[in-house]
Amino acid sequence: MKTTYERADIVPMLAELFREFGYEGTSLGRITARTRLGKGSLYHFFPGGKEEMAAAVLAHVDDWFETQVYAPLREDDASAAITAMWTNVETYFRSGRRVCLVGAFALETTRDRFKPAISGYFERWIAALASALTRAGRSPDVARADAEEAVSGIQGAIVLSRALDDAAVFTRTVARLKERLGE
Amino acid sequence: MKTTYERADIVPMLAELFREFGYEGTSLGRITARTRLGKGSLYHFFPGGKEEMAAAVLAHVDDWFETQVYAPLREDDASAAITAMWTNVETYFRSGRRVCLVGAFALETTRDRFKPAISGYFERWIAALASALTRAGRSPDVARADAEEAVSGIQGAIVLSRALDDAAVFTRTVARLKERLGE
DNA sequence: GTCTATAGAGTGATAGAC
DNA sequence: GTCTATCACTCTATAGAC
Repeated sequence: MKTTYERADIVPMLAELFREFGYEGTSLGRITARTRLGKGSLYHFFPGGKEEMAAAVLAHVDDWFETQVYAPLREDDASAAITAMWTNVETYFRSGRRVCLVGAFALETTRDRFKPAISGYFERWIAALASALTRAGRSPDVARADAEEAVSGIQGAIVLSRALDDAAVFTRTVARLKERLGE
Repeated sequence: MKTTYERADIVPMLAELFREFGYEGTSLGRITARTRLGKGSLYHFFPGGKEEMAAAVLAHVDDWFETQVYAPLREDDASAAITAMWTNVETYFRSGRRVCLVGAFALETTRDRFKPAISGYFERWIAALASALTRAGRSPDVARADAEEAVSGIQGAIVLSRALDDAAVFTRTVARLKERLGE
């Protein structure tokens, strides 16, 4: 069994916490309870405290999407990358049962604190998807509009399926968006 | 100048606070500062404390949508009511600069506390819009799917326009949704 | 006197920083 | 673990309308 940790081991646990409770709702008490790490260890890894933890989590999420979604959309075969994106979205957000951390932060006051990370995540998603759609034959303008619609639609599907506590809403909405992009 | 207040005077101020800071982020300290009311007054009007304040705010929001949006959608001329809905949505959410309180609560942990109010708000919105779309000539199934898409799309537009800090994203998305419903 | 609205000191618990 | 600040909340006291 592992006895020492590094930042990389802690960040995924922090990510799940911030997703569940938001920035304000994630207390150090909850963090120590979930990670079973003392406050000393936490401040050793994140001298900037809670804000640095959230920043690390945002960077971690961004990195995952960058490698798993954005880079393929920009570089790989367009239609294969788009198909892979929809598969990733369905599993990553667990059919809407898992909140989008970046979207949730965007609705909180903490948006202002993390503005570049939040806007960058969505801007690069839209740009990467628009790139794939352009390569698939759309005009740049149409590609950009369709990409924005898809990314926006995913966020709406998460909110609504959580509000209605119904994963089918997410799956149905994503299927509709996917079909519209793939026509 | 008015020196005494009643619940109805306070609820709109509370609504703006919960919208800005979420449930967890809205502290009594912030409430007393913003409302300029002592804790005594607050607990006089809301003996159940913060939870009762949030419940009152949700009821107030629900009431506004019920009279301004849902009832017309169910009872008035279908296409006029749909047009009015889009106008209301654009102004109420201030082109995406104002968060949807119910959507924000749906993403927080507090969703579980207010589940009936949150799901009811969206369920009745979708049902009312589906009713208008059915009267406008769609089949019930198509009307329901289109209504769900519109309501979900509005939530996504709010998240994305806040994330990108760009009201144009909201206006553009809503225009697209509107066009799709009105075809 | 009674009722309603007010203020705010004071409670234990817990927050985040270190 | 220790620190101070702040949390949600309780309680006592009081002002003014009737």
